[in-house]
Amino acid sequence: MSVYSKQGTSERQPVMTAQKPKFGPFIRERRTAKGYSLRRFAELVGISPTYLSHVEQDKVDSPPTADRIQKMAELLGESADELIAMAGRVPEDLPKIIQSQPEAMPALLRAVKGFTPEQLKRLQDQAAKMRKEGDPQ
Amino acid sequence: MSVYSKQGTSERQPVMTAQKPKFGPFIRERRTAKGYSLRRFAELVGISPTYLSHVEQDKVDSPPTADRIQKMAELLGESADELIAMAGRVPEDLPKIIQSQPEAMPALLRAVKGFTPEQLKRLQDQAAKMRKEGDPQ
DNA sequence: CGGTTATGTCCGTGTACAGTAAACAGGGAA
DNA sequence: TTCCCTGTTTACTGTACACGGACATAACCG
Repeated sequence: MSVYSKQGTSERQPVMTAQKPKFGPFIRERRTAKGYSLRRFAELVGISPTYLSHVEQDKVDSPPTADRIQKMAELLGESADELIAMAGRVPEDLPKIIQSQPEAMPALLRAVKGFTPEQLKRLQDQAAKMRKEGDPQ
Repeated sequence: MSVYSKQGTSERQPVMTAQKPKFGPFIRERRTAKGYSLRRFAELVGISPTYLSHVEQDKVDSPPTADRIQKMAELLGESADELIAMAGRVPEDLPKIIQSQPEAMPALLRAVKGFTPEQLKRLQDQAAKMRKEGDPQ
């Protein structure tokens, strides 16, 4: 580690082989349940069999990128957002949405930190209503 | 490019040297305005002078990570979220917030896509109110 | 004038991440 | 046995995000 790191680089996040309990084993379970062979599934997802094998064994430093996980989710009939979160990643469309309002979007997210799904749903409904009624001012 | 990429990897995002107009030049302008030398500023930020030089010239493939930009913002008296967005990144605390509710958070963000700062502010106020009043169910 | 110090820059190197390729071992079917 | 399909291991690749040393230039000081 370099001398430059003494400043602010402290919390690099733990570098676990897998972040929560198990993304890899879950994929393997769903894949086999669907009757896909490793090679076949890898081909459909657009990754190499080797890499898929590593991923399913949690032998990789970090899971695949969001777009690959998206593809997996579609093939397995699972929620893409769920799988992506399980892998410790963020859905690809969200960064653009956040960056479109660099101050207000982060502020909103911090304001809803810790909220329950029900609370979030109510806000989402509010948002839908605001959109439908046109921008009042 | 490998045979495996023919599937879904199409939109890899444009790979521009800098994403929008110019993050590097902006940093340089603010730094010199504050009277910091390149070496001094790099030291305070916790990066190498070399790297800072590259960054300010947009000579890097992609800008520094969010934590370094955060430090720069503090030293320059700029909004960290603003600078981070300008660099095409996402504030470090947001992924955790999103992943805490893998379905509801993305849904909320998509529901507010395209909203004005004013609209977002109203939702943020709603959120604050909900938090203060305790969870009504 | 010559030496020191401060400025920014160029070129090469290193490590982590996100994968690929080739070769391999084991189980069934013909 | 041979063939083929299963999954696995080892080694390699390219890009991102940095660091280090050497360098050119200009200013300052004696």
